[in-house]
Amino acid sequence: MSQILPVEDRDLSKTERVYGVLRRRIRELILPPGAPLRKEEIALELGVSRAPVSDAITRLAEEGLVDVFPQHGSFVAAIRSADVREALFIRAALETEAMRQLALRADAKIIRELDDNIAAQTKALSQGNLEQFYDLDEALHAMIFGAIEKPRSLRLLEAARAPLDRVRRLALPEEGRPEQTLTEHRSLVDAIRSGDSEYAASAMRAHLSAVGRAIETKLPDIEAAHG
Amino acid sequence: MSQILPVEDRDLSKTERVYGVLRRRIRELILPPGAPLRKEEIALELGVSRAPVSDAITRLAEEGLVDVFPQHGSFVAAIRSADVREALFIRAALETEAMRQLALRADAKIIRELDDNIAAQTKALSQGNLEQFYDLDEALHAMIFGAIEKPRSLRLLEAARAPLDRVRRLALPEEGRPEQTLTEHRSLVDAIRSGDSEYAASAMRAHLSAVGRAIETKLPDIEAAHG
DNA sequence: ATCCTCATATTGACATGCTAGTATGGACGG
DNA sequence: CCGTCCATACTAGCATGTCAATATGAGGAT
Repeated sequence: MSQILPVEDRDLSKTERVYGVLRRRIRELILPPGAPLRKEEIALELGVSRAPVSDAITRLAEEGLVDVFPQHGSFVAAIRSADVREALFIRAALETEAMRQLALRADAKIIRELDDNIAAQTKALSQGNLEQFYDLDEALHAMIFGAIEKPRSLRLLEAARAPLDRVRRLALPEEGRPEQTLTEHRSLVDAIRSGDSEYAASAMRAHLSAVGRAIETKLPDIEAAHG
Repeated sequence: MSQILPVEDRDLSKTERVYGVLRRRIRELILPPGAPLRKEEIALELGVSRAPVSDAITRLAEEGLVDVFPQHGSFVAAIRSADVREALFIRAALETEAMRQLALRADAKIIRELDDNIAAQTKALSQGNLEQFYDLDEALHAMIFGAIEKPRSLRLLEAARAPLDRVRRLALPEEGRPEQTLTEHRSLVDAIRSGDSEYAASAMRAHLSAVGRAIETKLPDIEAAHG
């Protein structure tokens, strides 16, 4: 078969490729909550056998993005309030602790990269490019974990972000929320620069509390929409 | 084949059964760091095919307990300082945040269960039953996540504990460390009882800092032992 | 109309065969 | 004696076949 693949996917295993494709579709709601995942169909579409599709779905199930009912079917997980809140809990736990460590060891190089990211966020937002803004948002948070060399934690963070992304995409952002987010991001970098770990941790806590409040306003609608 | 299985494993999938067996052997160092995991052999021993063994090993690899070298073999992961420190980082992040929440909502029933656990720890330690003491230790930490209803976080915690367990088992406990641990556990429960979330978080931070110091004294030996 | 019964279709879990990539050790050249 | 090359053995990843469990819907009984 040996189909042509995008360069970035060249040396990925088929399982990882399938995982990436499905995960993106779920996060972006192309596959909405409740949608059935037919292995045979997915395998055919992506040009692989059922085995890597099963492996990918197992992994998504472990992350909570897919519900598997043995001998019945696999479905995109519903957006449950409890799951969303726990995802935010995990984010808060990991990211405040990360800030605590980063503030104590941030060097000039890292600070510069963070500042560059903030500049790019500012530009993206002024141009009204929300998709790029959110990508930079994710990159900023990832840079924090890169700086303190906690790759496994970064992976857990990414898993925790997925449920939150789905909520964000289900409702339009509140008026002025992206601007407020940018302000909070600036505060995060300033807090890292200060070298005060308590202050850095509280800046992240404040940021995620704001994220939590924004999400809580959306949850009732979502719950109502599909039980 | 239909072999007789322990009751507790009755309704588990074969993958989960294999996962549990391998995980326990790795944590308890029955399978030491570097040991090869021969799928065929394991499959034969446990009376299953290679498929569930492969799935179980994939899962262990995601937790960092196994290193997989494609087309070469799968081996019990070496105990790397960076991994151990990150595991403790994750524990600190999740458990301090959990304490923060639990202090705000702990009711009498939960407090009673925690007190019962402490009593059992005291008894186990006075009898010199260290294995039971460590089981109760793990149960205490698990109860915290049960109380705040964060099942996914509990799972992450359990994954984070495994590398730390391996370190603990590789070296005898320092003189008096178990007694000190019990004292810290008492402080944790007292902190929860106080209802002060900052105090509760700092009690957990203090406990895990002590765990960290105990582990750091052992790491050099371990590093030296097997690169 | 409502509740069973049961044939059917569909699925996940598992078994097993195949392919291609990698380390290893021995033969060979220096 | 030492380094290089290559045949070999072994592996993970993948493909595919099988099976048992479940939902579904038609048909019959109450």
